[in-house]
Amino acid sequence: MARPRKFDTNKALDGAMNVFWAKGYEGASLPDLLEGMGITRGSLYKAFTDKKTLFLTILEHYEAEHVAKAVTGLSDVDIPDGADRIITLFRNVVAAAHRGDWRGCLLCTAAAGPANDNAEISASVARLLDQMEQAFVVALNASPRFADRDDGARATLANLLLTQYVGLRILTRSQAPLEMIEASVQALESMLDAAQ
Amino acid sequence: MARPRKFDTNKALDGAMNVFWAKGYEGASLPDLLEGMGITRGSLYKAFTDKKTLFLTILEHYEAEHVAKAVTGLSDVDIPDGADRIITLFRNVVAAAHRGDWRGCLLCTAAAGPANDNAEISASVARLLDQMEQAFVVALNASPRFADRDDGARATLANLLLTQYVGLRILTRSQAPLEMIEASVQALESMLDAAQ
DNA sequence: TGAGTTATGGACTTTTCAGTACCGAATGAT
DNA sequence: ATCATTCGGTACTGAAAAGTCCATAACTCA
Repeated sequence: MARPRKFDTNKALDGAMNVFWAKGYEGASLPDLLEGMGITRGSLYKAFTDKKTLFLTILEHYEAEHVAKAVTGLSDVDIPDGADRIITLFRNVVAAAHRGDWRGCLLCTAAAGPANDNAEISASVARLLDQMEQAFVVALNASPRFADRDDGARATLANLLLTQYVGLRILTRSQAPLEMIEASVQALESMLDAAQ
Repeated sequence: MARPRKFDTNKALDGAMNVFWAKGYEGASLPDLLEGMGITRGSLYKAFTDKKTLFLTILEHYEAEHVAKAVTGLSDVDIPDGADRIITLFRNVVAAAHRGDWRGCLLCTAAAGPANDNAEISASVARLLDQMEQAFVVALNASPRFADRDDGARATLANLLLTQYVGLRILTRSQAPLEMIEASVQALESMLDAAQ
C-alpha cells in the first residue's frame, strides 16, 4: 500500500543499536543515529516516532539479539554443569574486552545514566536485568556444585552474579585495565570452583 | 587583594557534588549546578573555569569526602577481621538504598557515562577506583579467613569485590528492587563467611 | 492512467546547552 | 579618599540538541 520503505528496518535497528551501544542514550545524537542507520530525519520520525520510542524499540531488539543469547547460554543443557555455563558467559565478557570491545552492555549503561529516569525505559531495563537474573538461577539450579543448597540460597547467589555482570560491564566500558577485568572473572571462577 | 568571595567555596563544592551525584555529569545542567551551589554564572566561571574543570575538582572533593571514608573503613584496625570491614562497607551501601538514597556512587556513574570519554575525567575515575581496590586488598590481607591464600589470590579477589561494589551502585542507581540489592550483599557475605 | 497513500529528504523551528562579555559592586592597598 | 583589582549578576552568543513541516517521490489499487 502506497510507497514502500526504501530501507531495511532490521538493518536500521542494528545500526541504531550499535550507536546507542557505543555512545549510550544521551551520548547518541540524532545525526549520529541517522548516520548509523543510513536514513534521514523524515524517515526516522515516521518509522520510529521519536528518540525515546526508538530506544525502547532498540531495547527489545537488543533483548532478541543479545540478552536472549546469554539466557540461552545459561540454559544450555550441552554444558551439564550450570556453573560452567556461568563461567562461559563471564569468559565471553572478558574475551570481548580482550578484542577491544569496550562498549560494555547497552542495558547496564542505560541503567546507569539519566535515561533511566524515564519510567518506560527504566521498566524495560529492569525487565531485561530480571531475565538475566532468572537465567542465573536456572544455571545454578543445574549445577551439582550447588545441589546441596536450598532454592533461596541459589536465588540469592544469582543476584550476586547479576551484580558482578553489571559491574564488569561498567568497568569494561570505563576502559578499566584488562588485568582488572580478567582478575575479577578469575576470582569469580575460583569462587564457583570452591563451592562444594 | 581586591573584593573577596561572597560564597563559601566548600559549601559550593558540596552543592555541586550533590548535583553531579544525583544527576551525573551530563545530566547536570549549568542552571542545576548554579542553583545547587547557590551562586551565579559569573562566579562559577571565575572560580572554577568551566564545567569539566569543576567536575574534576568535584571528583577530588568526593575523594576527600567519601572515597577516603570507605578506604579508612576498610583499613579500620578496630575491626580486626578485614572481611568484617568489607561486610560493613557493603551493608552501608544497602543501608543507603534502604533509606531511599538511589544516587549510587558518583564515581561509578561517571565511569559508565560519556563523561568517561574525556581523558582527564577517565584518569581521575580510574585512580579513585584503584584506591578502592587497594583498600580491598588491605582488608583481605587483614583477614584470618584469607590468611592461607597467597597475595595474588587476595589481589585477585579484591577485583571481584570492586566489581561487586560498582555493580551494586549501578543497580542501586537504576532503582533495582531493594530485595535484589539486599540479596546480592547477602550472597557476598555468605561467600566471605564460607572462606575457611 | 489517475487517484490515493505513504516515504523521503532537507530546510526550518524551538529550546537548551555551555560559555562570554561587561558593568557595577565590594574590597585592599597607598 | 582614590585607585587597582577582583567578584557578582545578567544579558548575550553560538552551537547543538530534538522535533516539525512540507514539497516531492514512489508506490498500490482501481
